[in-house]
Amino acid sequence: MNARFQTPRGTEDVLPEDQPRWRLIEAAAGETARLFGYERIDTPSFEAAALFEKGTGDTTDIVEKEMYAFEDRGGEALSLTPEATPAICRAWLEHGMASRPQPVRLYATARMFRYSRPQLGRLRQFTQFDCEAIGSAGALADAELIELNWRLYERLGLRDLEVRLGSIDDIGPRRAYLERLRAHYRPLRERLSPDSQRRLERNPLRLLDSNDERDRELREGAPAIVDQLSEDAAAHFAAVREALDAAGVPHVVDPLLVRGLDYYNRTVWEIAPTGDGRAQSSIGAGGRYDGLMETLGGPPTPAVGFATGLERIVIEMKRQGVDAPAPPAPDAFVAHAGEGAARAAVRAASRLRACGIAAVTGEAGRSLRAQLRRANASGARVAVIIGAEELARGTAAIKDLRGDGGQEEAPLDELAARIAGAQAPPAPHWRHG
RNA sequence: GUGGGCGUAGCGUAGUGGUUAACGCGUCAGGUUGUGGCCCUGAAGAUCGAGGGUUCAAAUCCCUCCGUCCACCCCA
Repeated sequence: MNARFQTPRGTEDVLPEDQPRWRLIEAAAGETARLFGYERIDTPSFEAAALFEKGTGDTTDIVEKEMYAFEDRGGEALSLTPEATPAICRAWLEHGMASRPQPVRLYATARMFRYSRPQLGRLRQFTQFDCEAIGSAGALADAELIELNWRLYERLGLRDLEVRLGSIDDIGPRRAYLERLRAHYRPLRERLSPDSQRRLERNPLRLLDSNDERDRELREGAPAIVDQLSEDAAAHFAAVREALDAAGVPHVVDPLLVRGLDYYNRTVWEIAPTGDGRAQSSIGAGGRYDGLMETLGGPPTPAVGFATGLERIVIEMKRQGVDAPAPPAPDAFVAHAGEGAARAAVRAASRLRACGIAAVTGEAGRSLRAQLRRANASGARVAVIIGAEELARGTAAIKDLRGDGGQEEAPLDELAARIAGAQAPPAPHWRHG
């Protein structure tokens, strides 16, 4: 078994038994997006590496140590997409979407790639549903995205989730705040955890949500950013909360909420199961990023968006016992035995399918009994049996697998009509032009 | 990137130094000269994650690697 291939570390196969959940989530995501007026966009699986170095921020962990960056054979510096937002902004710029009605509302469902140590709900290749409203500075846009994110989970039947909301102000005021924060901690530096000593200069916001006992004690008296917002950011934050109340989306303000990406300003949020202590339990998160478009060389353009991980949604659905409907079983199972019967079976199955009846054929060479066992296990409504006798008469036996197993004989060219019985006539799937 | 737990047929498990590694589910076949479900019988399927070491003897003890899970870090 050692020589066998396996999925690369941090990747997974989505097997047929998990597909119904995935399809349900994708459909729910698309439908929720539609209800809010978001249009789908697909961007490539790789982009110029510099897009993320600039956009995501070259001091973030994502860029510093998690990017699948490589040079292609022509020497282009590329990277597999670690997150969707910069890619969608790039598309907005590249296709002149500034001249579309603003804001431009876009969504995408795509694979993302980050080289990190795998854990439950954290893979190296994972799938995100991502929504962005580009070109709107208003608080209503923030609330709209949060509501969209929330309604998706609601639609999927997820319960016991919580919207945690915060604001990290605009760049200028935040700098001033960070200085005040550093001023609080500098005298205590020696007593901080080693991680936090590093964070002090680099990313002081992180000091506040550290889980280390030592850091928690020293947090006493540290200023919280949501309490010291600039006038504009405070008004914006209040307006977001008001709009959420109007929409009926419950939320709690989390003064310690911090997002890791450089480009966020003002509103940030995450949605996670209530009381789940797992580190990577948040299933969706987003924020406003008014400075990103400029960073990427575009005109100043306010924007807000979020991403949610499909793998994490699947985990949460399983945890909560939320199932998805299985795809319907085939309608008919065509069993056959004897010389020439295989040919008739292929033809019969083919005709049934042309009438919209899902038909599966039995394995040639297997006993009728084996084939009927298969038929039963497949969940098919009826078995069509073609043996030497039927073949000679140009007929087939139709056996009811749901009831007591009664059967009737029908001419081969009447099979579809007999089997269709009460079921609705098939819709045409295609049409010649 | 740091620290720790775990890794036995497709899946779930038993076996913790000593004969051909066991059981359940699943798969395949038979019990009906052409008829499913339940039941019965049988078969296939595992170099016990990989490599190395200790030992007369290793699934079992040790080391390395791989994978996975957990806690950090970070994040969807």
